[in-house]
Amino acid sequence: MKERAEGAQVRDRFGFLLKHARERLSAISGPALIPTGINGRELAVLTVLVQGEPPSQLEAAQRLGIDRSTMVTLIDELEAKALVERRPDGVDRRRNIVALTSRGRKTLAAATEIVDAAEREFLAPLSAHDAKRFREMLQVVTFPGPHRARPPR
Amino acid sequence: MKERAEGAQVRDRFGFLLKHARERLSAISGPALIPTGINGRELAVLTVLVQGEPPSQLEAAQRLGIDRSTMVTLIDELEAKALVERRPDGVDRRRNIVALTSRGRKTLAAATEIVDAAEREFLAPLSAHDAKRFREMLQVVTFPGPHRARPPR
DNA sequence: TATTGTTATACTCTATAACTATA
DNA sequence: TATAGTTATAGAGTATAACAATA
Repeated sequence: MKERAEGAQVRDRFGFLLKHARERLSAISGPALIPTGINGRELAVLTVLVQGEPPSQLEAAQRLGIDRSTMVTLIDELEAKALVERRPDGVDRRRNIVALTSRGRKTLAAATEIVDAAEREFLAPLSAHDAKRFREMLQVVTFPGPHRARPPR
Repeated sequence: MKERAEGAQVRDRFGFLLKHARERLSAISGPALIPTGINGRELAVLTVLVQGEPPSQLEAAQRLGIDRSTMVTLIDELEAKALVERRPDGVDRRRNIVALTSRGRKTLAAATEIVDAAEREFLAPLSAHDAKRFREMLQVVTFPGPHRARPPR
């Protein structure tokens, strides 16, 4: 008889699973994004720039959950690729409003399609129903809050 | 009427969700692990060292999906804390077998309990049944393929 | 005084390439 | 020749602290 009950296996750990899940997703989407000239991080920035009102750099950073100093470099890169523009806010001159150029909008559209397809491939081992459940559950454990789940009335 | 159909929101992206899920988990487990003197990465190493046969550094690295050069530093740290020992393999003198010290076993046991509790807190927004399904789905998307969902008899 | 963008800096995690000692 | 461990190095990705301009 082989030894048994060795305690937690590393493959059961969420820390391990989340790390490798991210690696698998980026192994799929990374190469697929190359023709667009942007990576997944830059796509995330473009994505938040068109959600609601065009944000300042600080607001964009907050939407992504990163520091404002990190956003500086990201915007620098995207501006160097002519995908976004910094426009001084007319009302508060400390702020830069960041907006997509027309080239930025085209790149966003193309990259969005590619990442949608990459996510479908990532989720391929699950049925359509399970994939939907999985996304919902991942959202709720990532951002638990009074929103969804069950509000303690 | 407000603008509609703006395309993918960043909060729906798996890349974004997986990143922040990992951040939430480590915000819970990181501080909780401090009293043990190790972090989650080191716990993962201790965990693979007691799975099956005591591995060489290379085997341990393969079990974790990291490079053997990265494992060197990890083992250095754990050895400096007297939690593991390098023992030259009697048969193949190129290899180091890495084994836990008794202090390493105690630390592993304590840290495992702490991380189990952290995972329960991480999963608290889900019912017990959903938490189980979530883990299974995360495993299958992370390591798809001809997988044994149950150990072969 | 407080906030925004910026810069300088540093830290974590990781990989690649080259070296050494064995095989 | 090939492999295991090691070392040196580099590259993402990120944050913190301090500064200038502006509020």
